[in-house]
Amino acid sequence: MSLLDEYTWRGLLYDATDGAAQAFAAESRVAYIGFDPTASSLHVGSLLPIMGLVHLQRAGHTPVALVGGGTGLIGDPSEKAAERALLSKEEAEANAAGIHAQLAHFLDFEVKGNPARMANNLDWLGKVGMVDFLRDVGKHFSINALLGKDSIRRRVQDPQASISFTEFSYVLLQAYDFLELHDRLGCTVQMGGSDQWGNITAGTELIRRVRGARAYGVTFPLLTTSSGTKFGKTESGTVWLDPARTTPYRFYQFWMNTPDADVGAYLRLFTLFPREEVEELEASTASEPHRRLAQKALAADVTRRLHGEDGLGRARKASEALFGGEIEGLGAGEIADIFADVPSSRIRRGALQGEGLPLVDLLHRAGLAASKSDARRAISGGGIYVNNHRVADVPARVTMDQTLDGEFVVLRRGKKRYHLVRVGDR
RNA sequence: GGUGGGGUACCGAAGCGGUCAAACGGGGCAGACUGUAAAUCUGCUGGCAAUGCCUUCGGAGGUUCGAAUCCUCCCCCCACCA
Repeated sequence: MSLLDEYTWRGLLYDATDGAAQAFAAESRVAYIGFDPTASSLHVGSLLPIMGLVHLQRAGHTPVALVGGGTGLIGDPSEKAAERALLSKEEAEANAAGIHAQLAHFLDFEVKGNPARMANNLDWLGKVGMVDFLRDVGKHFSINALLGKDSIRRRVQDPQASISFTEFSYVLLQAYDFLELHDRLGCTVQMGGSDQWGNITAGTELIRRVRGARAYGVTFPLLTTSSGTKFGKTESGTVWLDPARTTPYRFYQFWMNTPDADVGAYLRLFTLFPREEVEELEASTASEPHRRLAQKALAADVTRRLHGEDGLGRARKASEALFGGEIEGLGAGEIADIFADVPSSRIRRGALQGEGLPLVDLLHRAGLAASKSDARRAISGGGIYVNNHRVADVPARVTMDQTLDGEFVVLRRGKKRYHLVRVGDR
C-alpha cells in the first residue's frame, strides 16, 4: 500500500498537492513537518502530524522534524486572531530541545537508510542577512498574492486585529525554511495541519522558481471530537506529552475516556494497528461496549509508545485498582506504587491526630476543591469520597482512624478525580 | 471630530433606587441511569471564623437611610456620519 493510501484509510489525509502520490511512489523522499516551540512540550494535538511522520518513515521515506527556533520567534498569524507575544531566543531554544527529546519516542533516529532527522531553522534564519533575504526570497513573493491569503486578509480587513509586518512576513520565512531543507537535505515534501496549506504551497512555489525543482505538500485534518469540543483538553487542562506535566496515568486515562463515537477514528489515527484489528475493535465497541476493548487497546498502545512499558504498566495498574476494586484491602506499599502518578500531597501527622482536620479543609488543600465553599457544596452534593466511601456529612473531620496503614488517605471527587494524601512529616 | 448605543459573575444576556450575590441560557462541577461512553434527567455554580459577615455589576467621586440601578468626570468598545 502506498503512503497516501495508508494516510487515506486512516483518515490522516486532508489534501495533497498534485503529483504527491506519484512522488512518494517513485522514490524515497525526504519530508518535513514544522513544530512550533511555543512550549517546551508538545501535546496530544501534535500527535497527529507526528503519526504522519511515523507512517512516512515506515514507508521508507525520511522524516525531518523542523523545530522552529527561528520562526517561533515570530509567530504564525494563521494560528491566532491577534498579534501574539514573541518568545525570547533562550525560551525558543530550550523549548526546541524539549520537543526534540519527545519526538525521539516516535521516530527512529538510528536506523540505517532513512533515519529521522531534526533541524532547527535558527541555524539559517539566525544568519541570513536582511538584504540577501529580500533579494533572494522576498523578490519571489507578490504582495498582491499575499494579501489574498486567508490568514492575512482576515487580519488586514479587520482594523481591530491588524497585523504587524513581522507576522506578515511569516509565510516568507516558512517558504524559506522549505527551500533551505530542500538545499541542505534534499527535502521535497512539506506536511502539516490543513491550516498550513497556504504556507506550504508558498514553499513549493519558491522552490520551483528559484531551483526549478518540484516539491510537494500534504496536509492533515484538524481534529475535533464528536461532541465538538477541542481535542486534547480535559478538566485538568491540556494533555501534554511530557510526563512531568501530564503523568502517564493521566495520559492513559485521557485515552481511556475516548467516547465510543470517536474511538475507531482514534485507533486509525494514533495507533499502527492494521485495518483488520481496528475493525475488530470497532465491532467490539458496537456489540459489547461495556468491555471497552477499543479504548483499552488505544490507551495501551499510545501510552506504551510515549512512556514505555513501565509507564504503561503503572498507568494500567493504577487504573485497575482505582476503577476496579477496594482500596482498603491494599497495603501501604501497594498504594504508594499504584498512586505513583496520581496527584498527591503531604500532610503532617499531627494535623490528623486527635480531633483531626475538617474534610472541607483537606479537600481545599489537596486542590480537589477551588475553595472551602466549593468543598462544602461538593460534599453536600454527594460527590466526595474518602477511601472510596462517600461522605455526605459536610462538617465531617478526617482523623488518623481513617488513614490506610496510618500513611495514606485517598480522596476522590466525582467518578474519576483521585488525590492521594500522604501522612507524614517529610 | 460629531451623533447615537453599550461596558453586569467563566461566557452570552436580563435587571434600571430597596425584596440583588444579581433572572435566563451556555459552559463547568456533582448526582441518577450506564460501560471510566454518548444522550437524558436532577442539583450546585463569589468568599469566609456562615441562620451572619465581607467582596462583586468598566474606573474615580457624589446624591440618598439605602445604588448594578440616579448625578459628575474619566477610560474602553460598537454603529452611523465626517
